[in-house]
Amino acid sequence: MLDVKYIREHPDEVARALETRGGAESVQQLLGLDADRRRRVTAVEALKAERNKVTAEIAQAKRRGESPTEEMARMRTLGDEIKEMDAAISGVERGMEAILLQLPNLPHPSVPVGRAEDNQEVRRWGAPRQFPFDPKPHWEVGERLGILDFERAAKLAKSRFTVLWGAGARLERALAQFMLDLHTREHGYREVWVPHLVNAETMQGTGQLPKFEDQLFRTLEAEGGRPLYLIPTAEVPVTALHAGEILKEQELPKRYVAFTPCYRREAGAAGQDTRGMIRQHQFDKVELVKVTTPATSYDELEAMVGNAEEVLKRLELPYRVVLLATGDTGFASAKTYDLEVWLPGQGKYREISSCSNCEAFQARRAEIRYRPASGGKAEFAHTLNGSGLAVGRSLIAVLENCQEADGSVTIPPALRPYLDGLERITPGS
RNA sequence: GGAGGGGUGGCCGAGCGGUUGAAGGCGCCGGUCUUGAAAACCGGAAUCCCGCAAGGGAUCGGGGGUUCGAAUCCCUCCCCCUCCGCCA
Repeated sequence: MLDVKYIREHPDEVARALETRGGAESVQQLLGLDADRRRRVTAVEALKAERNKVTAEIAQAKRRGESPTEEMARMRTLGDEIKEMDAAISGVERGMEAILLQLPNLPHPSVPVGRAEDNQEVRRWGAPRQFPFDPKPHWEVGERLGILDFERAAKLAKSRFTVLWGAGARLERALAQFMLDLHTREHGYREVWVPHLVNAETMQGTGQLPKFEDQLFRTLEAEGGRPLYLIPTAEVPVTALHAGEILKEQELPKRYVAFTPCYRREAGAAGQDTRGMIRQHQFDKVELVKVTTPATSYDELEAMVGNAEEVLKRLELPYRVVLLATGDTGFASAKTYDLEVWLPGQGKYREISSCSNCEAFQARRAEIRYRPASGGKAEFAHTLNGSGLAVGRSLIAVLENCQEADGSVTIPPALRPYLDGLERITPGS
């Protein structure tokens, strides 16, 4: 959520910044409501001041044993008037809120303006392996090994689900544990285990609601009409851990890592990545989340990208880092780097991580603040999140990059300790 | 699911119709003392909104109501705790 005060003071700048992000057209409407609201607030507060004054006088009079019935009657009508005006103000505020919740974050000045084709490649690591044979897509590799089973997954649920058998299931688990160990032991993150079902307020805090409800799985309504939603990423519950809290600057930055499944409707993705397990309704992810001060958040973003890159380096998987342009950057983010891993079966780089600095956008929605060490007033924190990494896509990357001519897959050495030293997946393993 | 108790400032906790934005404690900031620190003592500090300012308004889980006036009374919703039942 953006700061209304900031929009009021920099309307042109905000409208311009939102041009490639959407929502620029509602800035004027918002400012109109804002002006209306302030006019009404000023008026009603004058009446409230009057009521408070007279009420105190009535209290005095009562203490003297008098009964100022005239004043009391006057205050009764004044009270009704105030109630009406307050209701009108609430209406205006709801209108403002509705707009504010739909406005995306403002991009950082370093972000290229434009659409996806304006994304900038920042760096590459590792050279795609030269195959003496035609590398297969992961679904062929996996099905031949008997570790990926899309048919049975569709039988159990529907399309866009996968069953992992034997070494495939173990590989998924090994990848997750390898990543968790790396981030907790070497990168200074604290592991946290969180609910996979969260309420609407939590979803609103990180920006999933109200705008992206169609992307979420919602459970049947609980009593009182308060549904729970399956998390589309651990970013949601982990960022919200400190919702409504005032942290001490001394305890920042908070660095958390969580391993959770992620559930996504993938509405609107019909026809995209229908084969294989690139785009699933359910996938595992190791997620990194940071809560920092504004002064350090961009250093922390660079560090987080480096932490995610380290996973790929140790797995010896070639990748590139891409700085997303304004139009491709997510709703809540001010600046996002994607990590794209090389998939030889598809002959292209595919997203395997996305690291974002949301600045105060989520903190404002979820009321995550910190008290400066100097003891001043509480400020909104900055929140960051990044995949470190998407586990399912990591498994895909291993299958495609490490496949051999005979159909087996060589396990990257960094992963072998997590698989009892297993070096190779062969059919039937 | 049944019965009961409770949600107050950064935290703990008093208040149960009118000088209460809210006692007290802890923690925090500044000072005195000290070579330094601790202790002790003194002082300071809630958040948001409107306003150029002076100043004003709102906020005691959320919403609604009663009243001239609500943290205090009533209704409703949410959440937490205790005991019982059920259960991985």
